Amino acid sequence: MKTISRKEEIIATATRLFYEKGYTAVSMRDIATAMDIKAASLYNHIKSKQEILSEIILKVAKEFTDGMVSVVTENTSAIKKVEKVIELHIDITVNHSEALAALNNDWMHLEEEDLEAFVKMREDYEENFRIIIKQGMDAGEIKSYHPEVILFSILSTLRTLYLWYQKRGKVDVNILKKDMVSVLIKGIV
Amino acid sequence: MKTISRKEEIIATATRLFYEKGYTAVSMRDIATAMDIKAASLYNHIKSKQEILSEIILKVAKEFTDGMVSVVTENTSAIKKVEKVIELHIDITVNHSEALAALNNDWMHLEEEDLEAFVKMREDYEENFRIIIKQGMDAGEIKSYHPEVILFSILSTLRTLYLWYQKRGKVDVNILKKDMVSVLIKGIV
DNA sequence: AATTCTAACTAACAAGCGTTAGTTTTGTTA
DNA sequence: TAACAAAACTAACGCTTGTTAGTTAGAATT
Repeated sequence: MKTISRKEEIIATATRLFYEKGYTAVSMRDIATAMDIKAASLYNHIKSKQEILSEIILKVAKEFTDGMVSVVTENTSAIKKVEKVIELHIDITVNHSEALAALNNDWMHLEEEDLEAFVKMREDYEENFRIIIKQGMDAGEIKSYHPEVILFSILSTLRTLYLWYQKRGKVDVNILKKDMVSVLIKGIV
Repeated sequence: MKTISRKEEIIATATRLFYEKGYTAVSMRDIATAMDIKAASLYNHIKSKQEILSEIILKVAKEFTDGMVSVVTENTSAIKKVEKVIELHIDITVNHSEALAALNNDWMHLEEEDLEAFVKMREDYEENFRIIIKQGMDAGEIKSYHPEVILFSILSTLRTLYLWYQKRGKVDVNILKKDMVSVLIKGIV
């Protein structure tokens, strides 16, 4: 039986508060108050505020990295790979929507090795996506626009999905995947 | 001859720092140091830190609102209007890329009337975009996916354009407009 | 030459920050 | 019931925060 530890409760609470106000605007006292304890008590379970941020961000970042690696090494068409990447983002968004706020907006407040690790993961991720798009252009599956425009059009939409997935009535995941794939790949006309 | 006032210099400096680290992570002493003066001297020119944030955000928000109103009242096809909206975003991004960081990430730190005004402008903007898309669906110009998926796919890309316009070698604005319109409207296949 | 304006300065404030040390309460196991 | 571990507590630390008050130096205007 997997019970959730006190540390995980702290991280969950912090994730929600960071989502609402951002890392620097949330104090340790804010997190403690939300849990009905005193700030000092948090330190029985975590090492520092920085550790909370790094656990939130790096855990999700690893999911992206692992997912992307498994997609990029598949032996399928580029378009199929793009579809898989879209589905990967939707799955992670559905499961960790609040953590994505910290990942998108507060990664620059990571320190030293954590910051370096994150930046590297992000660059590798983008590079893998770029490779997929170029593969698709070489194969004639994808139109030859400026690859960066395609890359960031799709990636921007996927990265900010967390902002409206929550409030728009949590539409069914499979319908969402189908529509997103259509809109992002086939356009709207 | 239009010289820039000391107040405008403060806002320009703050805009750059907010872009790099976010509103709450930048102190008045940070802003002052970047201008080679003391923090207290800033208050000869501005009322509060909050005033700086609100000037940065609301000025750009008004540009979006005005631009959208002028597009939505045009007597053209829905697709043409979507094109105009894309071009509007690109123009504003090119001219105010750093201010868009505050608008996107720090609007929740606005207070009272400023916060209310911003939220209202943002909702109205989205609603106008929604109307354009529905008009396009009714006229058979735009495919009948879930309108929200189309709305936020396009809007997400446009809203985060500021993040990569800067580092990707400032590609020519007209080429950027042409490619973005193609990718966002006609898709990538 | 006297006045006003602009824009900087020093010094300080009350409040909040992340964090540590040491102690007490609570619940479980021997 | 005694011992132990988990998790809370109080109190305080040094530092940073946004901001105010009062003053001064130099430039522009009268």
